[in-house]
Amino acid sequence: MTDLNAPSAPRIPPKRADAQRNKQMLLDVAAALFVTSGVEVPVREIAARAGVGTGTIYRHFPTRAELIIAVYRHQVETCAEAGPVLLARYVSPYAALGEWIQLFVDFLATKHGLADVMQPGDPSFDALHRYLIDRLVPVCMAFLDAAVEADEIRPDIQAYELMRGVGNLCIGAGNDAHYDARRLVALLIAGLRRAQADARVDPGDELSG
Amino acid sequence: MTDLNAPSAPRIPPKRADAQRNKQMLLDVAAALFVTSGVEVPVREIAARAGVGTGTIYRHFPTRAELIIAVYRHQVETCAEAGPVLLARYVSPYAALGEWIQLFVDFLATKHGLADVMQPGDPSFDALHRYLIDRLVPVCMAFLDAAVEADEIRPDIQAYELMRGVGNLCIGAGNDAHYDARRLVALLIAGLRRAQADARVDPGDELSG
DNA sequence: ATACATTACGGAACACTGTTCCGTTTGTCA
DNA sequence: TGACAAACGGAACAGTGTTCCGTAATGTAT
Repeated sequence: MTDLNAPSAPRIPPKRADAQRNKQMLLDVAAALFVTSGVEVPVREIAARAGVGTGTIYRHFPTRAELIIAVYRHQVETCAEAGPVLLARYVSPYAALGEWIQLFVDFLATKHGLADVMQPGDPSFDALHRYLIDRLVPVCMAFLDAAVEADEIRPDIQAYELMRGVGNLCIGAGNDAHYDARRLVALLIAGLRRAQADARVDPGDELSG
Repeated sequence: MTDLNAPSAPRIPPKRADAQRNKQMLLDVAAALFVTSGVEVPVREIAARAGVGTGTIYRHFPTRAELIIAVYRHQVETCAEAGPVLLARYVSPYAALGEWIQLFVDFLATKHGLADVMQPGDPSFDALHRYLIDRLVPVCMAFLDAAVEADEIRPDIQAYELMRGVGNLCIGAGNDAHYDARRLVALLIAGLRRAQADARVDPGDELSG
């Protein structure tokens, strides 16, 4: 035990004291501002509240997305780790999936604007999108596989697609008293059930007259 | 019949010829650019391609949202008018709703970035959000009321909420080959069905051990 | 046809983003 | 204490949407 740092990470320089202090300060200030002003709060404002220059923020977090990841990493990990636990606890994988998705929605919907930037396309936020997808899609896939195996849900839905859909439904939650992301996500999950008629029906069977 | 213009609108000045020409040119250029570059294409680029200055574009369309509305108004009207027709044609209001929602999704998902901007909150795009909501929510409500009346769907979903949910699911469609907005919307609509178990189940009934 | 008032135009300028760059300051270690 | 690498601050850059105003085009009255 000669190395008190990470056992295997190639972290050569232990960093300067002021740098560590500033990084932690930025994380704390960003977390607070994300709550009050959303994740789209200007970088300048985070820097100002932390009492540092804009250069400092970009030295520690090369892009806004990486700051967001750092702030929420712990909660995302918690959510991901809850997956196997829930799956083991329930008889019904479908019920377990519903429970887990609720955890995810509770996380996303309370982070103003986080869902908005969780989409691919914007190169600046690709790191954030990839992190969330890479971490959570495998967890979701375990639920889906088990539920399909148990013949509880239709087999034609991909974990990635479902996570993107749930993420999209969380966009704007909190800005709009008449929009309840949780209820819509519950609807989406309900639509997964097997033996559920498709929304689109052949008009030949249904037309009147 | 002394007035060849709009019969009741208070349109006092018939406008100058160059102004009319520029307005039409801007609509055409914007429609083309929205297809190739999405509705988030810079205002400067629309102006440049139309051969006008940025001032001109803002004189005709005080905000980007109003230009977008003008470009798509005809398609939105068509979609809205299709509602009552479909509702009358089908025996099942639920089947009619599914058909109509598909029309809406086909419209939204093929307009790069339009769904992204259909949310409330951004004051610059509030006009666009309100236009779509005001025009389409009443149509949707007719479907829902009829389907509830026919006991086909659960009664606890609002037309506004459903439209927002469908709109959200269309965000990013087209940027991502692995994301199919139509399939997810179909899932959401399937979740509307009555007698459908809620996604969330009381753990007391389901826990193993 | 010409003069002229009005309407509309063009693009520079403003305010606000995220991000980069570099001269200056600070912490660490000999 | 001195030297030097590490880290800092904030000006500067690039790209948005939007506003402003001097200039040009247009329609009309003469």
